[in-house]
Amino acid sequence: MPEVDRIDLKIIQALKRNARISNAELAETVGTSVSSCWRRVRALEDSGVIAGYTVQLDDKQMGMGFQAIVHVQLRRHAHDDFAPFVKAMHLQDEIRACWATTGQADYHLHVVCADIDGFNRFLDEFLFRMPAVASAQTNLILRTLK
Amino acid sequence: MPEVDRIDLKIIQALKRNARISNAELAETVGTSVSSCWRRVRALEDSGVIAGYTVQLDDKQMGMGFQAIVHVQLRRHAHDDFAPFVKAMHLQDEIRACWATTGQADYHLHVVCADIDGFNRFLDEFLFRMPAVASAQTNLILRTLK
DNA sequence: CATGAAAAAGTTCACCA
DNA sequence: TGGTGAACTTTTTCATG
Repeated sequence: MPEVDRIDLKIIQALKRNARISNAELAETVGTSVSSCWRRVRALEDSGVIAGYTVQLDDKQMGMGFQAIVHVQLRRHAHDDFAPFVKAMHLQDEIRACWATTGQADYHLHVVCADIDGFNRFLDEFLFRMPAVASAQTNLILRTLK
Repeated sequence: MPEVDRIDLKIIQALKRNARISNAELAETVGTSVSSCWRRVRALEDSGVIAGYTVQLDDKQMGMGFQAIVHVQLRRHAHDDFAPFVKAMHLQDEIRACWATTGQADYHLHVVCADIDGFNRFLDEFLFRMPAVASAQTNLILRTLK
């Protein structure tokens, strides 16, 4: 289990806000020397606590103004159709997150599309064409608080 | 509306995979000159398509092995309690995402805790103590596909 | 007016006290 | 652990198509 202390947590907080901050500025922010800070970041990367760095995109700026939570039920005994379902989840760009869950739905998807027409195409031409999918319910996202 | 062409999309794809790639390598990957690539990244940042850069953390490595989707209903006419609710969503570290949605639930939360005890504390000591919250249902996350 | 090359400023990362 | 500096990267400037 990798040890993560108070300073490591401060480093993580700062990198969450801006992953492209320079090491000198990061050291200043968390109150440690440049060398020590650099070694800590390295250690967090090596231990796997930091899995990587990514870009935050503004979906609206990219013309992706429609979001929804889709609750999906799979067909029982659809074992042969399951692997293609998993693969498709990964390939489909509109699907931002896919979780297997307890409860009424087997899967919760976070879906991002250009508009309601795009979402309609996503359902008709992709989701309901998957042999593994039995049914799905949609909750539109009105506002993203976080 | 900012123009985003094929090369911009390639840049975005590459930065999604690794936001800390050097500009020279990025230019090589997308097949353009270093200067041109740098100006494109700048333009994507300035236009707001790129909102920022962040770190991807491995929750399990950090001892956060429990995840759930929580469906929250607010009390009607709880107008005075709403602003504190929004603020609390932002402050609470366990809450990774919070969406206002249509349907039975008013809000969908993605929650990450250490274990089921931590989640129990999250519900008892935080969520059910919010005056704005009327009720909540939980779906445990069994597996994250994406 | 956009592009690329190249100089100037700043950053990373291995090494040593 | 903290400081130093060579290698590398970013960002500005300038000449060219």
